[in-house]
Amino acid sequence: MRDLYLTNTLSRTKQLFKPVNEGHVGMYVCGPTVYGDAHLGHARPGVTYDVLFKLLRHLGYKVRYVRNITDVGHLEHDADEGEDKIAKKARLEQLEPMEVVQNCTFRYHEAMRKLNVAPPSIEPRATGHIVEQIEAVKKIIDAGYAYVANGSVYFDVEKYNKDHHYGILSGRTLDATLEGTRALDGQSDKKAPYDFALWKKAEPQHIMHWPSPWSEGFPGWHLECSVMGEKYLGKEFDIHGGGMDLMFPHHECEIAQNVAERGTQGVRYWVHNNMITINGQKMGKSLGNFITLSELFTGSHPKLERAYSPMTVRFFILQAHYGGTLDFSNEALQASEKAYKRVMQAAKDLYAMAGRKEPVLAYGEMPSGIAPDACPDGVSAEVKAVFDGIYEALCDDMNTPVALSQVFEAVRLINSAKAGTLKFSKADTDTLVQLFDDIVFGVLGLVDEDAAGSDSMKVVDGLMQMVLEERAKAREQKDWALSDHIRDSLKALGINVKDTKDGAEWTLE
RNA sequence: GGUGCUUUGGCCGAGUGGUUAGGCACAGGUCUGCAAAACCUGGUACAGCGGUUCGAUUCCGCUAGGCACCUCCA
Repeated sequence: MRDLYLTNTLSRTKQLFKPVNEGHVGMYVCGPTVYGDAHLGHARPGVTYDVLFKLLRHLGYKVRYVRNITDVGHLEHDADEGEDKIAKKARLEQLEPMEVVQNCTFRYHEAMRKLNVAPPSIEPRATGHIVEQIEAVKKIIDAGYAYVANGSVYFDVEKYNKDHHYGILSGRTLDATLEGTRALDGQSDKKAPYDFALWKKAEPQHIMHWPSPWSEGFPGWHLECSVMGEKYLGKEFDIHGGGMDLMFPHHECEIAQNVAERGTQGVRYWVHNNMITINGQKMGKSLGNFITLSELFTGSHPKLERAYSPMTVRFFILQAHYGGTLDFSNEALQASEKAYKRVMQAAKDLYAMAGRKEPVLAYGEMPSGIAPDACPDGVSAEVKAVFDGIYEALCDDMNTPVALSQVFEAVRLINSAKAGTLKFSKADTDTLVQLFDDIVFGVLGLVDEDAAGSDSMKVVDGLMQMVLEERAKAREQKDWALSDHIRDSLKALGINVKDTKDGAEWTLE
């Protein structure tokens, strides 16, 4: 099995990945809080951890991937005065909170599906784990790291910090945390401003609440991830992912809860994806500068010059390393779109050379190939360089941009072979096909949006054959007027015709 | 204010102590009825100022700009 290196936020360095249980990986990723439409920002972790999930499987691990849905406990502002995001949305729209949750979850899934982000193994919801959360709170109280105040339960950060290091993940000290914490408004039940809620007593007007030993109330936001991670992946699991903005306080609190409740930090490797920016600024719901995924796919947003397809968006995300910010612009998206189409065209040509059809994977279906430890024998130096380069890049902290640069090298080779300036051996073709199967369509999760898989596309395909045959006849008779008329008419419909030495080809714009 | 990150050619975006990232855009050439595509060729980018070094875009320091987290956010 190939070695995989990941940047662990705990150490801020790239580390060799070694799972707790050989051959198995447990991965937990913070999913969305379902109170609004999924936006471009959500696509980043979606795609990033989808690639990690697929890469781990391709390397030969059996992976259990848990990505939660937060449907309660996530407050606006801070824990004392804020309103639950979902409850607020429900109040504003006069809906049952679960209607908001259902609707937003459905739309989130739809967006992820379009991006070919595979569903996780388990997608637990906070409201489905109230019992477990209450048990966890009891254990933390028993361990002496939480206190009850006026029906609510708070985590005693100062006490915890005496025995452990609160700030181990985000790299801060409690003093530094204190300095940055807002002054109390005098209303709080908390002993210290940095204490966070494990259980909150519900105000009378609060519409989401459950019985507990302390009050009729609801769980604190940070608790769900600790509890669901432990329930489905065990006391100690391999990878925890999420957005950089969740590192503090959310993930820091998770670690503290884990230590207090089960005596272990619980997570071996913390992986954080960076933010998507717009004009250099973070794209976020609270900043109101976000573009939803459905707006992106339909082009209905003032910042969008036009629509961008899901695969364009996926490609755009893959062209940057997950650890860096990625700036949105129409120009960048358009560059990604052209680059993506170029790869897909080369793929078509490659599979044609191999006498095969492109793989059309059903949604969520994984490539079955397991990464070989070495490049197959008998291939040319160029193909070997591409093969090795791609695996090296992906195993080096999921360096998708470098992997893609190698894919473009493959594209160049394929085009050269098609143009006749380069000869592929059978081993070359087979190895490239394997790379496209396993990596381009597999791990990187690209899908050919123009693939002739559907019935209607088959009809179009047949029609186009007919039209192009007629045009070929016209060209034989040097009837350029008719030939160009057909091409121009098709162009107006969004169909590009190219004349190659092997006859005409067509692509959808 | 605290902490951390960042500044790469027209744009996006990798990476490295001395050798081509890649994509998009652009220019020239080949091919083609034309077009498109493809192929070939082209641009000495690494914020500024110092330091370390035989040699720095890459290490160190300072200056300037930008960003993130410290309150909810993927």
